[in-house]
Amino acid sequence: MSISSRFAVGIHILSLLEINKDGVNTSEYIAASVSTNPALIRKITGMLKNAGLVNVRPGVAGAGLAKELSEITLLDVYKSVNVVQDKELFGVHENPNPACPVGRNIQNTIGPIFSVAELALEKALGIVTIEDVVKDILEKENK
Amino acid sequence: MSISSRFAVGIHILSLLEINKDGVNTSEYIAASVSTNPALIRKITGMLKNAGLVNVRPGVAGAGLAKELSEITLLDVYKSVNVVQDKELFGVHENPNPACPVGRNIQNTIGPIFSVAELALEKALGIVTIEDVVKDILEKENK
DNA sequence: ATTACATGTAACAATATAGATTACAGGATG
DNA sequence: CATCCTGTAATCTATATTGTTACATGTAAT
Repeated sequence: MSISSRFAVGIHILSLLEINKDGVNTSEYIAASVSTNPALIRKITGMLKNAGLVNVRPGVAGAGLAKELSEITLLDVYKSVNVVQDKELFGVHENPNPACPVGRNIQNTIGPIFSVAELALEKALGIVTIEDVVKDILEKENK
Repeated sequence: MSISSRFAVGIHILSLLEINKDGVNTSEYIAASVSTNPALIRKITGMLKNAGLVNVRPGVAGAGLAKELSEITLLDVYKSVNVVQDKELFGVHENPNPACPVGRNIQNTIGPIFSVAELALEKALGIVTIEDVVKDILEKENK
């Protein structure tokens, strides 16, 4: 099991919008960089738009960033592309036996624990911005 | 997307082995508490056994804990049940375009970032033990 | 030894989700 | 109005999870 690559693709898209900001970033162009099809790019770009991260309009070729590079964290992207429903990173079995002391309490016991772990993950993602990603890419390019 | 409930079921099993340590914990009995079928329980119990967390023998009814309660962390369980391959919590798109500055660097750039986030998650799981879980269950019972 | 019962494991179906692909309606611009 | 692009839905394939059944293997008691 892995978290959907929509998250990684979202980061890819935003980085590309910055690095190719002087070009026209059509879904076809982006798809060629990601190595997928334009429809998927339009879908993900739409999610990023709903989150206020990119500007893109029906009928008009090209997308662009809607916020400063340094103001977009990976957590923003993560939340945008709906790879994990809120508080549902960890799956929990349904209908444990209410006649058993463990069965009737397990969900309420592990729920908060899972939340803490999930928040730790999100905190780590919240520290990194697209600016960091772009800088790292450009740094790797100049070697 | 959610991480397989095998993880939650594994925690359930270990907690039950402790709380019902004076009984005979057959796969059928455990399955009734979890509300699933015995075959799945035997599969997960087998994983926990491979990780050295439980004792269980072919032909002999009942399983038991192989380590002290306080020495089993949720991270141990998490690793045992193979819900996430190592370093693969986050899926990354394959074959990005090597002719594009972003495409040829994105994997190496986000890989380490994803690792940090994954380690943050694992660290949070490593802090909690089955003893903590059992105590919480019993505490909830006594209310 | 034979019987009874439990575990280990494989096979199969059912379900859910991701991703690829195709198609087309709707919007924008020259 | 002709063209191009985005938005979106439908379909298909592949994969993973979970449920279910079946059976070989192992253990212990009679």
